[in-house]
Amino acid sequence: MNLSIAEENYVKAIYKLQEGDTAVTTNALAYELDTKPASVTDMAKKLKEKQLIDYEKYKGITLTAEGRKTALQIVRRHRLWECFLVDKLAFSWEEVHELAEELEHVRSEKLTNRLSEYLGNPTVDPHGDPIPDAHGRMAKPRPQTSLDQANAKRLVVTAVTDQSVALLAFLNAKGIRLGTQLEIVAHYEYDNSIEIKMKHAPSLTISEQVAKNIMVRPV
Amino acid sequence: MNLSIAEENYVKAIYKLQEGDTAVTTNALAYELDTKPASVTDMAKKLKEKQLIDYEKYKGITLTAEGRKTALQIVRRHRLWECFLVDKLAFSWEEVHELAEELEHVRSEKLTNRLSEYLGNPTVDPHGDPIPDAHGRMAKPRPQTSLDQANAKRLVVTAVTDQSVALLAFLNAKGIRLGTQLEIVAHYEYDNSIEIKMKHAPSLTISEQVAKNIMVRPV
DNA sequence: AAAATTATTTAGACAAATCTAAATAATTTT
DNA sequence: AAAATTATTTAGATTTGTCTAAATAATTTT
Ligand SMILES: [Mn+2]
Ligand SMILES: [Mn+2]
Ligand SMILES: [Mn+2]
Ligand SMILES: [Mn+2]
Repeated sequence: MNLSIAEENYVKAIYKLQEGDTAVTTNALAYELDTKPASVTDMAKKLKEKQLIDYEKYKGITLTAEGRKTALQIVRRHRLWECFLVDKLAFSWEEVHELAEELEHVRSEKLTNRLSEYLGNPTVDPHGDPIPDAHGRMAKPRPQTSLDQANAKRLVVTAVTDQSVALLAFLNAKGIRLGTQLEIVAHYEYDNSIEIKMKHAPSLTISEQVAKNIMVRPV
Repeated sequence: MNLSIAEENYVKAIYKLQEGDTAVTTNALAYELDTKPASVTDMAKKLKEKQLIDYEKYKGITLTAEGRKTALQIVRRHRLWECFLVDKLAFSWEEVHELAEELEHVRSEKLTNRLSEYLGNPTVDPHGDPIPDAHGRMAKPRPQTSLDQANAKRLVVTAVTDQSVALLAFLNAKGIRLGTQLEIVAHYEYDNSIEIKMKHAPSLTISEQVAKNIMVRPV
């Protein structure tokens, strides 16, 4: 199956939006891909033809087993390139998504596997997302909660769910990265902001919106 | 100037075919890009519009200063990725061209420059071709001749001009690579074949066709 | 200098990926 | 259960990059 870059981007986006087995809607996919619903309908017909998705008019889209396999390969390449850029070329975590968005389309299993090996077969990318292995299997992520819901006091940052440049840059500015250890000092009921304390730094207060997008686990 | 992948491939091919200031013909370019002359004519109009080439009907194609600059950037990316694949991911020199053909289209100066730095700012690629620097300047290659025209006896291999998988695989099989030192043992006038001797190996005889595509310089 | 050949361009078509505007289906509100 | 709203699809265009077949220009042969 030889897919175009556009087709690969659709398959990946469907994978991302398809939580469990809920069908992905035309509008949601159009929004995710920054395109128009009419374009999504056109592409849905093509991807159905190629047996990568199940699709019936007005019923939404789900990946077939084949489509899921394809999506996992693309996600694997994307996340490995992100690791490469951060670990080897010293890019910052907010810079790599855009570049990986292009690098992920170089389809070569040999390249992908060599890259993985070169990086030490990493299991998570710079944003804490798991990397599928060559067979599409992902390590089950260790249990984690968003910082606003954490009840343990001493925590370690394991992932970031909103990966916008804006949030990542904010976290950089505050010295918060993957692996950062912190303690919850206080919850403020007024706006659900949270005061946290990291080693060797004064405590700081972050908004609920930020806290919701930081995943943590008890240390 | 935002170029498509197709446009980049054209610009690079024109650069490759344009020796000195001879205009590139429609047919030659079509052959190089494995497409049809009619398609080349269409694209020539577009690239002229974008001021990357000079082009008049029936008069052939030459790059403008802007076009040459663009071409050098693409060549730089291509050759740096080839170095990466060989030096870091242990690919063989005959495998990398095809992959670099895709990787070269990821346009990011920051990525390109970081990659170059990471590789130790190499000045030649795995085939002995010079790599333009960030300003498009290439180290003037040290004087070299093809093996069939060499007169010195003790030589070192500096580049390969035909970079087909077939020739590169042949050279692998015979243990000939960049930096290999060899002596010319004999020229056979019958078919212009050449007998060479490398250290720690019995001498071997190579055809004129092979010799023509190996560049050497006195050791 | 004609005639023949080769090179190049033009005309018209097609597939991929997208769009807008209009039509239709599904869902929600009243 | 109508009416109103929202979601989705269809119809018809557009752009990019390509093609084939026919026309024209340039070059070579006779
Ligand atoms: Mn992408
Ligand atoms: Mn990521
Ligand atoms: Mn290319
Ligand atoms: Mn090369």
